[in-house]
Amino acid sequence: MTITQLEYIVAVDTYRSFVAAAEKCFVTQPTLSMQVQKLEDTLGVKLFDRSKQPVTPTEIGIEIITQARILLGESEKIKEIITDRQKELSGELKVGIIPTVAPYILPKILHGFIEKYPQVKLIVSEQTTETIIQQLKLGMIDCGILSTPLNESSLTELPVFYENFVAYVSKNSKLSKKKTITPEDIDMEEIWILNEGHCMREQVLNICQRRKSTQGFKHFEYNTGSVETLKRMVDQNNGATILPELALAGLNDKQLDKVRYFKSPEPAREVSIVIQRNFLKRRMIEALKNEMLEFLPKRMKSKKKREVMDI
Amino acid sequence: MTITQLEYIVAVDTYRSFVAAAEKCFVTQPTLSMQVQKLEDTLGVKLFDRSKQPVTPTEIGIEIITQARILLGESEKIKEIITDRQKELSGELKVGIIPTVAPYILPKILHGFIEKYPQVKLIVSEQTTETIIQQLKLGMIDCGILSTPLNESSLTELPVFYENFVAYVSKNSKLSKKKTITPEDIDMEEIWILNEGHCMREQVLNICQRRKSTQGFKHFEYNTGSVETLKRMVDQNNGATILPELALAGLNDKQLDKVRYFKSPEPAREVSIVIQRNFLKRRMIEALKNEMLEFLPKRMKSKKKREVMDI
DNA sequence: AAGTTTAATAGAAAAAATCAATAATTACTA
DNA sequence: TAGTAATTATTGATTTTTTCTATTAAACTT
Repeated sequence: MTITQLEYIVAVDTYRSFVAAAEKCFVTQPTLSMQVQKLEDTLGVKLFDRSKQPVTPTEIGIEIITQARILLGESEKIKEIITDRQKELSGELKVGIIPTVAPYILPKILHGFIEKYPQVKLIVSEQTTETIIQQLKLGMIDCGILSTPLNESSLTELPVFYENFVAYVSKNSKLSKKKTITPEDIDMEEIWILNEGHCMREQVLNICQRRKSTQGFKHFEYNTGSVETLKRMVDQNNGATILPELALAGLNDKQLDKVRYFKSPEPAREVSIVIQRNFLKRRMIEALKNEMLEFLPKRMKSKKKREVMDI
Repeated sequence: MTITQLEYIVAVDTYRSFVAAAEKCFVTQPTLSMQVQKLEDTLGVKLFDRSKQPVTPTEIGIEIITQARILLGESEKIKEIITDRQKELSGELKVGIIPTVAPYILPKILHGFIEKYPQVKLIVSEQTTETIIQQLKLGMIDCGILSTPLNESSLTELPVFYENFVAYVSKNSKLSKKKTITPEDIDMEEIWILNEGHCMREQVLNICQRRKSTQGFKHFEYNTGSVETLKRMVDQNNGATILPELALAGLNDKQLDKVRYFKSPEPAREVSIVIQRNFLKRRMIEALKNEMLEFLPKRMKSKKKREVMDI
């Protein structure tokens, strides 16, 4: 007994004709006839009296067709569950994301996401942590992707991944001599750092424990909002900087030589999707989170063996 | 989406293991895995999270599996309809049948009937019309097969077929000269007739309009209860008799030469299944009737162009 | 009684389900 | 943390099932 066979007998009952029923089912008449016969065989009863025109269901046929209609109704409900779900997955999703995360994760998942959920319109804006929090509270965006913990009681954090910090050092730097480093090895004098307003600036300062430069003074200051710029400063000048590990993707061999990992427990940041406590668009945000997780390597999904930096 | 696929996902949900589920469904694990995947493809959603052990249904998977269980329940009900019906088709069916019908119809359908309904025990007894009516009223038998109409208000008649009477005449008889005959042609003197108590005797007398023999007298009387004996009397002696047409089946060519049909409207008898007004065992009796109809030629199912004889 | 409509049947082709063998993951354990 | 065991996915061959076209058989209509 198959659902198709039940559809066929319901059609025959409805149209009282094998030819008409076959047409409505988009199959040929022999196909439908054989399937009806097969069902009659498996059930062991005649469902239709074909001896006169129009064909009529037998007494037991009426009972079974009635039940078949019920079953087909239940099968429709399964499809409804899917379409209902898809409705929840349509509309706009406004996302605020911090600039130190955005370039390393969004481009990777954007294509897959819009492919998977064509009914969702993603509206992404790069903002600082502070702005994102404000907009979340005002309901101007649906979720934020940023570094946590925030200690904001009105917001809920859904941790997505843990990303280690690494040092990126020029050949001239003392750090270059070591295989693995500790925060104590860092000379604040030579470190390129993001400008104010970026939470990652605070995290990096935390790593370095806000130590004063041991000797001399910084000969110049350069303020940037972009991690990529920090990297280029090291590449084209001297000194060192701290990068999130996802920024290493796409480095060439020469650049990878400049990477120095911290000794365990490595300093790291927690990246979360942050939402209002009474949040809507659960499904869409869930989908976004899953899409991110799918792209990330497994090791980044656990807090273990790291020291998560405060903001 | 097939019922089998739904069975598979319910099994996986129940056992939380593809291997165990496959075993319970009596298929191999790859078979089950592929069908689950196919269902996931057609629905366009992941139903199970296989990334950890034991496998767990996804959020939407839970909804769909719940609905699948409902659907499978409805599919069980279809089978129940059949088994319920079969219960109604089991037990004893006591049938009373008149001797002038019994030998020509019962042997033909008996084999097919017990084949088709192995749970039914048919208990048949040959009786005269009078006895059958009595036993029906007393509930000692479930139905009677006899010639109608009876004019018994407490009984219901379900006409099954109409059987013409034909003349069976020896070479010596005047009737033998004619191709078709009329009742007026019959000479009561030479007619062999059933003895008292058989309704067919009355019907044959009605055909002959109880005419007195025109001349001479009967030199001997022979009383029999069997139509077959009447036939042999004609074969081995002289004279003529009246037979029901089903008695012609199995005659050889020489015997068929002795058959003379009446001019239209041919005299006929109505044979019915007779039951009590508030009758039980509907299904079994219905089945018996259908079995009889299946064996009978189409022309015997209609009253047309006949004159139904009273009893 | 001839022509039309309708369902059944036969045979071939396409599609699908199943299995055995094996690969890839994930979990467990020393 | 490496190695083993258990579990699910994949592959390719085989069998089963479904579907189609062409035709036959039966019932209905005129």
